[in-house]
Amino acid sequence: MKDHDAIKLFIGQIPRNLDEKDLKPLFEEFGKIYELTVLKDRFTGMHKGCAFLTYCERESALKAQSALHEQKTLPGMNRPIQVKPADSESRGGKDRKLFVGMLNKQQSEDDVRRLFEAFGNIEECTILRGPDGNSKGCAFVKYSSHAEAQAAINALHGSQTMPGASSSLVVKFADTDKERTMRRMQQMAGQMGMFNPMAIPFGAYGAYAQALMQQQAALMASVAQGGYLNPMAAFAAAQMQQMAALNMNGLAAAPMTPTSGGSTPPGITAPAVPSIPSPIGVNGFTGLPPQANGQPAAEAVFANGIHPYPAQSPTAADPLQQAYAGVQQYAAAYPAAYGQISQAFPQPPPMIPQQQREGPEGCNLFIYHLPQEFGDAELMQMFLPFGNVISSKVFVDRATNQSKCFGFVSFDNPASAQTAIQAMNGFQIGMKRLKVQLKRPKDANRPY
DNA sequence: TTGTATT
Repeated sequence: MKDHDAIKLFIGQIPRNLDEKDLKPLFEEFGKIYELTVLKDRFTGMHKGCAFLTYCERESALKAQSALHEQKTLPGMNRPIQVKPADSESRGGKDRKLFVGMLNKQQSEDDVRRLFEAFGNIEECTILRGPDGNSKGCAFVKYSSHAEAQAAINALHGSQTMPGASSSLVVKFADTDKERTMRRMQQMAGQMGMFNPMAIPFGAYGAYAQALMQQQAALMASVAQGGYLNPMAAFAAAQMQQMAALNMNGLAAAPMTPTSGGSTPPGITAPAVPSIPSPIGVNGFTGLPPQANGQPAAEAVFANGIHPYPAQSPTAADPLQQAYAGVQQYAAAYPAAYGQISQAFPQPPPMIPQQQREGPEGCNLFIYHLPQEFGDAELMQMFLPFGNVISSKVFVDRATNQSKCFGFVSFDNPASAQTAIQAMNGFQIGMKRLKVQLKRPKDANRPY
């Protein structure tokens, strides 16, 4: 039915309103199709905008790729169609590609080949080198078959210690890109101590976390001044701001410069308590439980049934103490923001897998000049105070996994989007100012 | 510098 060496193609940039039967004619002209599958979300069945295509003949795939890849743009798309071997094809080598570690940095490709050639046919052998051309002491070796690779592992792993290496030779199957990404994410999560505020100032991402706190604080205070936040949250905001202003030495850092495009920057010196407390929180939650007049949010910790630390007076003279109190309030504010204040114990917010991409017209924001470290989660975090974020997406370079420093946030209503623009457009982070605007609407004059 | 998505 199909060639033994047929190639499965990945098709990208497909309009979401096209299904298999719409696509078939387009691809059939290059040969008989063996299988064509539009990718759909496993739970929602939503069209993912891409597909897999296998022709009966290998030659057809090659023809389709050269004729179509990047060659034409399907209606409604901004970028040209993608037609290339699926990851599964190129990764087919995964089970025969080895990572070799703990080599001597003097060893060349030829040296490594000599070491590995006894176990099979080597298709590829590469020493990993730094920018200066020096060996990193490791290599990739790809055999023709899995069995050969396995034989090499059995014979060589741990078998000897190269001069100058700190431990014995490492020979293992190479990670896939996915495994590498996962590992990196896990490392990051570990370093940041996810949702552990005390870890923030000391982690590798301290500077970023601090910027995030500054934003949150400024936002909350700014919104509170508009009367949309309850006094408790406003107070927490002021605390957070004080805390964010502390650098790691506990010294007061330079004043931050929150700006909200065009409108008055929130000048926050004292707790910004709105004159008319509103029962409506920014996320539509009704805020913390009723509190006695302006008691610090540390009370919320008690309301949550947990009070791991003695309550700190927010007026404590020691700035570190204030920071500490601020942290508690920060921590306390979060369950509230997720509407879980009534729970006896705090629970992680139920993270519903993101599937929704776009909101209605006028609800989608384009954000540029994001910090390099921002991912989807941080982007969402940043815009959560303005409403229901139904989706956040930071664009990432697929080859390097680096953020492209822009992304999208979608709200479920246009008012939230406008509020977010007002507050966040021009917001300074480090040397950059965010650009926050409505996403350019998809080509209005769609052909039909 | 405008939704990149890999069964």
